[in-house]
Parts: sequence; structure tokens; C-alpha cells
Amino acid sequence: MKLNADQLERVAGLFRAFAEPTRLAIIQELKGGEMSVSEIVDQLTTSQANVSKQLRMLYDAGLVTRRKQATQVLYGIAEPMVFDLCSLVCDKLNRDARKPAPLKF
Amino acid sequence: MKLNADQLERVAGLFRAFAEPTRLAIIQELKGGEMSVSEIVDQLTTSQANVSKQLRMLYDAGLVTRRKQATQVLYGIAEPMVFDLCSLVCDKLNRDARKPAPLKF
DNA sequence: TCACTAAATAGCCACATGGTTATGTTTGCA
DNA sequence: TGCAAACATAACCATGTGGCTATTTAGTGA
Repeated sequence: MKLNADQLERVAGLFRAFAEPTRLAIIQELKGGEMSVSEIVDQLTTSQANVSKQLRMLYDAGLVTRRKQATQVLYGIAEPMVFDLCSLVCDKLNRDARKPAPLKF
Repeated sequence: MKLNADQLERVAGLFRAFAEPTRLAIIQELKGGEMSVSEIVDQLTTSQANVSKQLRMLYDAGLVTRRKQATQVLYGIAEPMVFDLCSLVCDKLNRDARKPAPLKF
């Protein structure tokens, strides 16, 4: 079965959510469980504004959950498939480069 | 284990290869087996130049194979994980939208 | 040598977006 | 009320790249 242009666009859009290092870094942080925006910011090397922006993209893509708690907003992984996707890609990269320590997401 | 900036960039780069509808369309065509560039062009609605360009990106990403045969160049899927990736994403989209006919890549 | 086909490349433009700084908005507390 | 903290948004810039047209390169056959 072949996907039409519209369906391909939706698939591409989902992949696009994973196509930036900053968003992957955020996902990586959330792997351990829910985190507030500022906790994420503290772990990364970019601005709070940028983290919020990327979190919104992940949220719009349906990949993360969002929950207000007092003054904070907690984000978490909404889709277990996120980890499956990352594993597949890491495995491929490890296969390509047999030298360095295997990547594990 | 956390990936560093360089490793995240490589992971993102691989996802980026899947983040465009035209490249997904090419992958979809190649699912049935090797095809020449002009065969692919005939199936899509974009120019030969663009198909060559996108094929090069897929090739550089290590996702497709390339083989000269007479005057033609045959491309094929190099990584079975390509289909696993697409399946995971399609499943997620199907889960989100219960209405239309399930996508299957 | 010339003509033709297949594929790749170059040059160009328009658009999307990652990142920044600055500003809003909401909530909790003195 | 006022202030400060936590997030979100706005406005802007620089870069990357999808797509096009035009050209180049390589292989085939007359």
C-alpha cells in the first residue's frame, strides 16, 4: 500500500520532530521521567526560550505530555515508540562505526 | 547513557533523511526492490534533478545502495531498519487518527 | 565523430526554522 | 498590591535546503 502526498507529509512531519539535536537532547532528558522546563534548561546549553519553543514542537507532534503543577510545567514522554525509534537509529549508527563505544539512547 | 552533542547531531542527521516527503516517496518506491533513477522519476511528480539530489542524500546517509548497470544506476534499500522506522511512525499516526483507513508503509 | 539517453551537478530562489534577545503572562508569596 | 519566579510568545536574523532550470558527464550506437 502506497501512502499519498498528504500521508507522506504527515510521516515526514513526525520524523522532523526528531531531526534536531536540541529536541533529541530534550527527549533524552525526559527518558528518566517528567521534568519541569527549568530543570531541562539547567541540563542543556541553550536558552529557556529555545527550550520552550522546542518543547512546543514536540508537544504539537504528540510526542510529549504537559502538566501544570503549581508554577511549573512538567513535560514527559507521551509515546513509548520514541525510544524504539531512537534505538533503531542508534543501532544503525553503531553498525556503521564499529570503532567507538556503542551509542545507547 | 547520555549521548553528547556530536552523537546527537549524527542521530538527528539520520532522522533528517526521513524528514522530507519526497525522500519518503523514493523509499516507498524502493520498497519493492531496486529501481533506476528514471523509473523512480516516472513514479513521482518531481524533476529528475531533484530525484538525483534526494537520492544522493539518502546514499550519503547510508540508507540506499547504488549500482551501475549499463547506462543506468540502480538504487535499492540498504538498511532493513528503514522499514521498521516507517512502521513505528505509521503505527503512531494510525493510533492518533482512528478514523481514516490505517496507513501502512 | 556525432547524436542520443541516463544521471549528476551547478546555480539560483523561496521558504522553513533554530537560535537569540526582549517582552508577556501566569502563579505564588510577602 | 507589589514583586519575583516559571514559562510562553514575539520579533528578528542567519542558515539550510527543497525545488527549479540549465548544464555537464558518461555510456551506447550509428
